[in-house]
Amino acid sequence: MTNQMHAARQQPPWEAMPRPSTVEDVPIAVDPVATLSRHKRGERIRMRPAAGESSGRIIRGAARLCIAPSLGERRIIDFVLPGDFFELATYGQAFALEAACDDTVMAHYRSRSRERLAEADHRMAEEFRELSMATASRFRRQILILGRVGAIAKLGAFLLDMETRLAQHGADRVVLPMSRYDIADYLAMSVETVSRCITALRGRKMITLIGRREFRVVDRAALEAAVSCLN
Amino acid sequence: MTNQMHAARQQPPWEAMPRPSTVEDVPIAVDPVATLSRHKRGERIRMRPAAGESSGRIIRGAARLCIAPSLGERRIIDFVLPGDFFELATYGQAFALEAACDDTVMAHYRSRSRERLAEADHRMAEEFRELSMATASRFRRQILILGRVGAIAKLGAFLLDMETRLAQHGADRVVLPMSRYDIADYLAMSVETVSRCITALRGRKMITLIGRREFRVVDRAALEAAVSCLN
DNA sequence: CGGATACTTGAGAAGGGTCAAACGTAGTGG
DNA sequence: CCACTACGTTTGACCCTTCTCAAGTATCCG
Repeated sequence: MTNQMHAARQQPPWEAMPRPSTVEDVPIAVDPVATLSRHKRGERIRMRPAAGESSGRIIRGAARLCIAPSLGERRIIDFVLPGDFFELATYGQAFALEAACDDTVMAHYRSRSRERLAEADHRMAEEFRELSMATASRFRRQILILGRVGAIAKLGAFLLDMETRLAQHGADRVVLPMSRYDIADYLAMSVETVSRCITALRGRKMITLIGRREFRVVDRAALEAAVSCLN
Repeated sequence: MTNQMHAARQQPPWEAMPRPSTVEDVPIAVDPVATLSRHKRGERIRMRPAAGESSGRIIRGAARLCIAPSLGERRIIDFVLPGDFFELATYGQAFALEAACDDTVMAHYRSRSRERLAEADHRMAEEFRELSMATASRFRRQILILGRVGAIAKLGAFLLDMETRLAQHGADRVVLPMSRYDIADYLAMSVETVSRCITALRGRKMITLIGRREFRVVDRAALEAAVSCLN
């Protein structure tokens, strides 16, 4: 369904983009429906409602949705991962979308084009409905994660969620696109606790780490038990 | 906009319902568009997708959205308050809607009627869009509440949210429709901490209590400061 | 009046935050 | 190429917040 939006393209357009080059914040026109933009870590991803662009989708990398930093507090309320849909209207203007890692690519869609597509093709309209649903589902899951008591339960739930959302076909290894600080902000806990919990999960042989950002779930039953556990 | 759905009715239909009587779980037909159901505290509110009913709205009282109690854990992931829209499809089947207090009334809408309405009247379609938005907004606010660190910040944010959502025209007193236990489940903290925090907020003269369930914000600036505080 | 439920308050224990330091890695400039 | 720096990550020590257990009070309902 991701591919349907770029139908009739053998090579995805973002693959053609130069990887190790300077970053252009200005979207590049590649399609009558979507424009792409590349961002490096920490860079703000701006939508251009003036240009009719009101929604988008992450193609590569990851984006974090932050509240505007008031009083020094920084809060991440959502991670937008490859394939996830992002609708500007779902959020107020008090939020900012930022690239969570280098080489993040986002496709921007024009609302008028979308509406025209939806009107012309009922299947398209249905897909857009499903995308909105998927966004709601993401919210729900985050509430379930945040609602857990105990740092290990929260982090375990987060890792399981990431595994589900970042799953590549067949591969059981997951590369986290965000830093420990981002995870800490997202889960409303301190970086140190995040680090300690990862160490604890590794010590209990529930996960293994490859490098710093890559992990693998080795004892799913135990991990799910730790997540469900109230303590 | 609530009234528009029951247009051309002087007396709201739920006012005509007998207040202190036995509870009937089976919805009562009162309108070609909506049927009403009354529930007492703790009772499950069932939608009837088989009858084409897939969405509803709380008219009086309050409902809590719980996850199915697995392994003894009970979790409330949302409160649906008067005026709030509830769409069955937004949630999986692992969730249950329950009345949070006695005399809770819900209006059930048939999806087919809704679609017909939306097709016939563009303004209606727009309103339904806004309702979906409002649901998303609810999720966002809950994430912001849950993401706060510190029990007082969480509870303060919750009370401010309740004040906004339950505000009657002009009245500054707010009657909480749910128990401390429900609040505790919702905020992922213990009942005792909820109670202590309310006492603390009262001691700091930020709120006053009338009875057990009714409160009033007397020092909004201080309360908002306590909510924003990271500690 | 008695029982059940909801709420409050207290004391002790544990979990997580804060402060601090060390380590690894990447990027920079000489 | 190698310091040098900046940043992300990990670990330790200590203390504060919150949970748990427990008891007491209040309120509602039979």
